[in-house]
Amino acid sequence: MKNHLVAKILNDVSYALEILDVEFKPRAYARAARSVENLSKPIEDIYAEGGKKALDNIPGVGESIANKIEEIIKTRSLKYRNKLIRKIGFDFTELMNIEGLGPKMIKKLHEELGVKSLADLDKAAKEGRIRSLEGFGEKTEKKIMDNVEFARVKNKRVLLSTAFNEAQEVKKELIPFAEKVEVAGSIRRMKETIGDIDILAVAKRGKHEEIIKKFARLGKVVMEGETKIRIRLDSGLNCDLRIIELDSFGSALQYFTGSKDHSIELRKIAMKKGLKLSEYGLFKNDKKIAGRNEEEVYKKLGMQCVPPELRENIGEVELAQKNKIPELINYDVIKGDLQMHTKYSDGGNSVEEMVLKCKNLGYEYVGISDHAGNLKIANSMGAKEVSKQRKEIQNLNIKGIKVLQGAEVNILADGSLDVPDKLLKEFDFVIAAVHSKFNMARDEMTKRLIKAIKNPYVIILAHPTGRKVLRKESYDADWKEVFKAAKEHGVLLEINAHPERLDLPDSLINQAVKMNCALIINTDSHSVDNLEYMKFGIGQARRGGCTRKAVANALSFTKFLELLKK
DNA sequence: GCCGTTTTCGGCCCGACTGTTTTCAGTCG
Ligand SMILES: Nc1nc2c(ncn2[C@H]2C[C@H](O)[C@@H](COP(=O)(O)OP(=O)(O)OP(=O)(O)O)O2)c(=O)[nH]1
Ligand SMILES: [Mg+2]
Ligand SMILES: [Mg+2]
Ligand SMILES: [Zn+2]
Repeated sequence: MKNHLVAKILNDVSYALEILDVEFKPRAYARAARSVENLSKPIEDIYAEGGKKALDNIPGVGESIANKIEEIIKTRSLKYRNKLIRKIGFDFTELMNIEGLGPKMIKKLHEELGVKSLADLDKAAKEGRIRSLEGFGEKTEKKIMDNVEFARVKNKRVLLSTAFNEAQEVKKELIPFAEKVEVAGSIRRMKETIGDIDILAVAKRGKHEEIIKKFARLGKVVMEGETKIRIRLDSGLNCDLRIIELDSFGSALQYFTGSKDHSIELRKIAMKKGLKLSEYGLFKNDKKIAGRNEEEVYKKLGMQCVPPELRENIGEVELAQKNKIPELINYDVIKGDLQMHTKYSDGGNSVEEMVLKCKNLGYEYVGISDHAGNLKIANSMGAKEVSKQRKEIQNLNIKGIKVLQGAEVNILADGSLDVPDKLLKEFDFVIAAVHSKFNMARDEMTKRLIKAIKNPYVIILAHPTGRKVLRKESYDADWKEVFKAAKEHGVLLEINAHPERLDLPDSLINQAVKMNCALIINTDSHSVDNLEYMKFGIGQARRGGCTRKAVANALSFTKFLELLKK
């Protein structure tokens, strides 16, 4: 996937143009770079399928940038970028990563001190030469030294679950001092990876200073002002706290939830209506006309309130203006979890423990789906264990929840399953998934998946793309064809809710939703704790525009059983 | 360079924090 490379190069261009004091173009390139970075579909696929016109459809990408993206896809580099770097006289791109060091400072450091690299910068700072520059001082010099060190060990983005759970911890600490406190930013949008934690709070009367003090003790203070404070947590994750008054809470939540480009879009709409939108509220001639809650802000802008998971400025604003935002699946409508592993294969808990936890989560039914077949790494079950597990399930004495016995079966390279039909027919449902031989030509992989879909025992195609968040890219396949086959043969496409998978990813969920495919959200749990991952899967479903009726495990048990008959 | 229910030309989000500024530019959210 070349998205990151394309975004990086466009961002280099933006920075270069800013160093060269060009107006507005830097913004255009930065905007396009963000758009590309946020695509979850590989940009080379978009280009292969729709050519330059498809690139032009990416928000913030026009004719000129589309041409440049084409060049990057074909050659992995961009002549225009290199030309700009030659014009500036040195490759500044490694200096871009230093926090607090922007294009203007980089330019000045180069012109006055000949700084061309991180090493030069470090040396200049240590020799005390930076403080002598006009506009720079001792503190700037110290900050540069600190951040050069930090840039080397720079914390990257983390999994949604990691940040989500840490954010809950921080939130809990703040509750005693807060009238209101809400996790915002990319976590509220349920993005699959997170850069930092953003928290918005209204302090209880007279507790403004206390809440800031409390927050400061939760980590190392990086920056502190009247209304904003940032700490670095022990985990290395940054956490921003913004304090606001109650009557601005809604507009502030809108601002702090973002995304940046979604907010800019809203602010432009406000401008066109002769209004002004900021975190403090929506204003008409300095008079506040909305701000206490988000719904009000969107309403006064003449649109539906957009669910946080859709706020990426990829068309949702227009939908909201036309009153066409879909009724997204809610977080509380899931009635069963159909992929989980127990000690029978590679899970850590017993069947009983898993079922009990599912009952506590309020589910009506649950499917145990240990690995079956020859897959050695996952300690797969053979026929004997399958029958033993079946009896154990039958003898479970847990009231109020129905338990199905399923199996997760490996799809072999030729698309056949790793378990003979004789055994497959013993299960209440069969999950098929690829766990080996990922490197396959697109056509072959498509055929392989479709053959598995056509197997009459298969009910669910699990983690369909095989990607691992931050670790492994999806294998290549013609997803449109795969989805078409799934629909035709009554196979449910899984939204794997495990935070390391989130597979299908949001953009493919959207594609499946548009094709009217049936989906199912499963946690793929390997322990009772993992069963809590369901919310992350629902979050991705919502990001993909998924409604309740498209999701099989939002159905009652009777309705769900009908699906299994197919 | 992008973009269009007032525009195909003429705009481009708005505000907090920092440092060294005596009035603001740079950087970031
Ligand atoms: N209006 C406006 N809002 C911004 C801007 N930059 C950031 N924000 C808002 C929207 C963001 O969601 C929110 C938090 O900023 P972050 O840098 O933490 O971004 P976000 O959480 O979206 O993504 P992340 O996963 O942290 O990289 O602040 C900006 O330039 N203008
Ligand atoms: Mg953030
Ligand atoms: Mg932030
Ligand atoms: Zn699996």
